[in-house]
Amino acid sequence: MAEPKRNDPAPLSPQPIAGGIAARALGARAAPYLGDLNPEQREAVETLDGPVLVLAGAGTGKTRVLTTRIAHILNLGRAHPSQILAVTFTNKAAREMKDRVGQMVGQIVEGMPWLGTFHSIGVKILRRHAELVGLKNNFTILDVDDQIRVIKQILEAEKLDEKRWPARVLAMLIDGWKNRGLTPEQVPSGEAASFANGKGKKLYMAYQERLKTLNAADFGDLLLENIRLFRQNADVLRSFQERFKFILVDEYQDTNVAQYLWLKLLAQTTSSNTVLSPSSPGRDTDLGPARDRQLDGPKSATADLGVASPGDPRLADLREDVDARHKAGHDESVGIPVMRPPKNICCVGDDDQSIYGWRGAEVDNILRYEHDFPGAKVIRLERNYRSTGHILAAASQLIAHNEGRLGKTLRTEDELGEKVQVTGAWDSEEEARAIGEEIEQLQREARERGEDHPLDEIAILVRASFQMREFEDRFIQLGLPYRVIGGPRFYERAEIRDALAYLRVIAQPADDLAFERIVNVPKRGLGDATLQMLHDYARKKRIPLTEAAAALSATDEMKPKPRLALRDLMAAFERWRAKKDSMPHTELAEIVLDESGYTDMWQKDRSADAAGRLENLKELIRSMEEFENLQGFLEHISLVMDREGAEAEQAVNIMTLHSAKGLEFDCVFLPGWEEGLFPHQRSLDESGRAGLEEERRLAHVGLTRARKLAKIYFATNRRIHGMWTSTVPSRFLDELPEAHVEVKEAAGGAGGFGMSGYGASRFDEMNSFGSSYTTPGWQRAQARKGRGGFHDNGQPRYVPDGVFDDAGSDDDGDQPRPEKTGRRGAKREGRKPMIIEGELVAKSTGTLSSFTVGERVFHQKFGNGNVVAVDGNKLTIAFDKAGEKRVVDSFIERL
DNA sequence: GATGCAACGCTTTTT
DNA sequence: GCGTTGCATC
Repeated sequence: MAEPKRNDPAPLSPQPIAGGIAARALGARAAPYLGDLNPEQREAVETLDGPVLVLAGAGTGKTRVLTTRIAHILNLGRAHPSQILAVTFTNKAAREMKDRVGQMVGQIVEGMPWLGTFHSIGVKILRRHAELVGLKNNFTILDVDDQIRVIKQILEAEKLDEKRWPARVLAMLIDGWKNRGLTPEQVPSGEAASFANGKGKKLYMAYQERLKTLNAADFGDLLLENIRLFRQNADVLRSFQERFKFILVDEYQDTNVAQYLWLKLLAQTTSSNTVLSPSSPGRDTDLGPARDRQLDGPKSATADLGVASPGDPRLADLREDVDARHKAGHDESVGIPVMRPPKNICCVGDDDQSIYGWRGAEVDNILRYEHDFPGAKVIRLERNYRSTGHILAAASQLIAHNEGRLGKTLRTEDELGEKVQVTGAWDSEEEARAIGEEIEQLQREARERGEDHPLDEIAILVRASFQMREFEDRFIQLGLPYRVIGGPRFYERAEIRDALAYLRVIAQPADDLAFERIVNVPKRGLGDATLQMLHDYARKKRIPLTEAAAALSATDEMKPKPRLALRDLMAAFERWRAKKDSMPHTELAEIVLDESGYTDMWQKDRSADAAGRLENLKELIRSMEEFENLQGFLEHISLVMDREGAEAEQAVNIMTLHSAKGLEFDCVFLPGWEEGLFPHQRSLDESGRAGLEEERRLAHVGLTRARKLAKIYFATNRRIHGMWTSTVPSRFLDELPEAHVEVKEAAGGAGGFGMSGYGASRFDEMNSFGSSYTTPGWQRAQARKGRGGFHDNGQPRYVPDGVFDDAGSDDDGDQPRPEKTGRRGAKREGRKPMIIEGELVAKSTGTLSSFTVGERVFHQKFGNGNVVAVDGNKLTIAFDKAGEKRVVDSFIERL
């Protein structure tokens, strides 16, 4: 595999090491790098043998431990660079690690071929042994678009109604299974039954077969096929186990089950003769039904059949499979009993920063580490070097509300600094305006000190990307430079994918998906009819589409027009392919884009973004220069493609909380702390308490990004799905410790504090203490809130009255925009009994409603009606006057 | 095969 | 309220 040549900066202080790192004898001079570490960090670096879990809280020097540990291993000569497996999740993290290790030990990192993302290492291993899992070593890696396209074809072949059984739903299911390390045979039947009347499993199987004929793997396969490879080929597994003397894992809390299994397999200790002989591939348990793991007893022997509980996808039998073999390896060894010490695996992570449960990450992996890797040493890093006291205290106490955590107490020796500020705004626009003003204020203050405020040190962290727009608008008005981080990724852009598809077809004529993508881009008059014909022909003859195209365009089976178009296209591809090896690949790319009419297409396009797209294409070609050939470039691209050229100019950073993980800023703004948005309603609905806890971790991540200033905002009104909706301050606000929080506009601050439970949020009551809030918006917000019109039941829901947005509310919500000055009488209604947190969560997790269809019911706002349909706890009701609406059952009374 | 209109849905995102 | 997507029409 062509290892992409990245422009890794040269080590800062290149110290040539004579004879390589290994030459440094064991117990070489006391390493200077150890001196910079605190005792816990040092322990984490120096505990080289056996399994280690480093619980590294936010800002405690996690990356430093990881990189120093690698340097230490190399320095002691305990392993060659090529014997260290170091995995990260993102390419960025991998690159950073490479750079930092490089700085510590010199160019030697060039020789660390196994430092990379789970996926890039997975590909590397898979390419070496592709034939063992039914692929050729030049297999293509499918992106999400390709994946959906393949699944659509499968569904079509099965004659399933795409309307009822959408391809993306199946894609999500399959992804989920792959995340959990499940091959088609291993999918619990109960679970697969939920799609297409029980065809789920069969479709998954068909999909996998199709991938094999396409010589392709999707992202999930990169790991899953590795696991299969290891399970079925003991010799291969053993060779890797022996190769990797040390395993290091970054962000362990984000690993999914597949990644866990992969690590566990590699971290098994091998003895010279294990039970894993090639003749007996460990199929013994592969077909077993999934078993629920009991909460405390992971190995409940009872073979309760059926569905693995969704909350706990780690399947006991898979685990036992591994464990059993591990044990067998010892038991069955002949001669001298081989009792090797456990593998040197070191996982670093923070359970309090696990925010990717929704894409398959298993917090459980980190919570159960000591069980999974017996004898593991757990080291806690609790000294925070990032945030000042108040911020850290606020973040710590917030996260303390979570139950499912290992528990850490972050400490700082830093000063208390500024309290965390909480500010209420009337609506999201005012929120943006207030933040804009604060930033300008920071700039002014800096100027008074005779400095420029580094805007790079300011970040606005939002829960959902739609929140960004408001800030962008505002900052454009103010002329405040900003950058949005994590927008649509470069490689996801249509023009980039199209261009890549051309190159893929050149490099690999059998790449049907790429061919399909561009066969009629730009328009060549080759539409669905032609494509269908090609498909039929290709399937009949079992050949790739390009071959089918070549064959068909030479006969007169096709109408003359498409025939000629197709013939031209095929000829062009032949021409390009012929040039492939005789000219630089960048030049070839230019020719291809030119001759295919692709650049032309965008040049003729007069839409606003056409120019940007052409620019992107140029950027693409520029980025190809880093690679030696087309092959190497495509390999890289299928795994990465970072957006290049982050501008050097100072600018405020706008991003989601998710993409802020791992970053830090002097000053962090956290807008949108409202029930429904943060914590996000959908998270609560879909994952209940676990969802709430993940949201809380997200809040914790947000706060701990700040070094010196953390400012939280909430708006009383927000536009959701185009409708103005009144909102309730986030329960997380109430969970913040008073002593470390300052309610910015409140006079004297503390007057109203002390109420707990967000039923009577202290933030609701703020205006009843004769406050002297300065912001008009704050006053308006409070007045408005008390009015009770928008949200008279006080339920912590997004939309009033439990109505789902599609039903439309007869509230003032349909005003184009809440009138800012014209408020109406502020008669404060006492809040109705509150739903406590636990109940809310329980209520929204789809418990079946006790109401039945046809029942006569009453709703506070809509009056009497009949239940038309029941969907979990959501009822569709035909109201006598108000018409049909969808409502949560807790708002309904029996008559 | 291109164009226009209705229907849907709408958190977070890496590889 | 907006953008995408699928289907029907010309």
